[in-house]
Amino acid sequence: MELLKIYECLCDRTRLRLLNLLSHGPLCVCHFQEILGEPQVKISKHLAYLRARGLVDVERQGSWMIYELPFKPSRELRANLACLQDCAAEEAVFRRDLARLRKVDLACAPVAAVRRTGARGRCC
Amino acid sequence: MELLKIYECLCDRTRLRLLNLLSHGPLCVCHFQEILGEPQVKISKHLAYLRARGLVDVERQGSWMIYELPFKPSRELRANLACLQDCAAEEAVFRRDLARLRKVDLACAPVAAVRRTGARGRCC
DNA sequence: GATTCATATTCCTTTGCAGGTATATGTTTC
DNA sequence: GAAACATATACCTGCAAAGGAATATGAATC
Repeated sequence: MELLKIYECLCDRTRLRLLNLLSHGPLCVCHFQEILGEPQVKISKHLAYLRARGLVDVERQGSWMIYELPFKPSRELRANLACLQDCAAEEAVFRRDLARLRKVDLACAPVAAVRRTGARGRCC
Repeated sequence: MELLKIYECLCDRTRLRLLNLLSHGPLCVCHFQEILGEPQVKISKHLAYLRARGLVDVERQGSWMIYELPFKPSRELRANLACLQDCAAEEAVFRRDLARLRKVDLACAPVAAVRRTGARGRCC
């Protein structure tokens, strides 16, 4: 994966927040909405942007779309995501997002479980 | 330093090349021109961009402007520059630039020496 | 099968560069 | 101090991409 493409994905605040969250596991769109507090279109378009460039994968689960980091990320991507995670720990926005992530994970069935069991219901 | 600002600086190929070179020591503008083979305006404007955001420092030495990485980079900047250097080693453009850098360093008096001794003359 | 839910896509407007040309500024040299 | 050199700035054009509103798609539910 070309290095420049990675940085192009990282140079937007919303996308940084999305990737920061995804570093902790797969998530569906409504979770992102809930956590970021941003309109659905915005989230959806940035996820499409990331997807088009191979930074995230998607899998449909019923009517939910579950996004996650690639299973086998390239060396460059891995290095940069590690770097991001390291640096994000120092900035309030990202820490707040992670705090909200924990709450959501308690409220909703974690995506991983949904996948395994196929359990559904309303999301957020 | 805000993480997003760093990535905004990294999301352009020319700036990546400049920073890659600067990771190996200070350089003046004409060296960048020589190595990148890009017009002076382009180089100069990208250096100004980086400077305005604190990614590089400048020092005038006679009629030359010597650019270098900040003496005390922030934690985030340090991490990302390390990551860049690591990843850049895998991509041809960056390796070619470094090869040319070595030649320029032999041909011109290295910038560091110029600074110490004040030795001058024509540059490139 | 109509409705609701979850998400994506289209269309539009605005904005931030990127790149080029021309010109300005500051420095050295003769 | 005029000319040559090194670099920066102003101005213009084009384009990608961000954000919002409206709409489309596709799945689940009743």
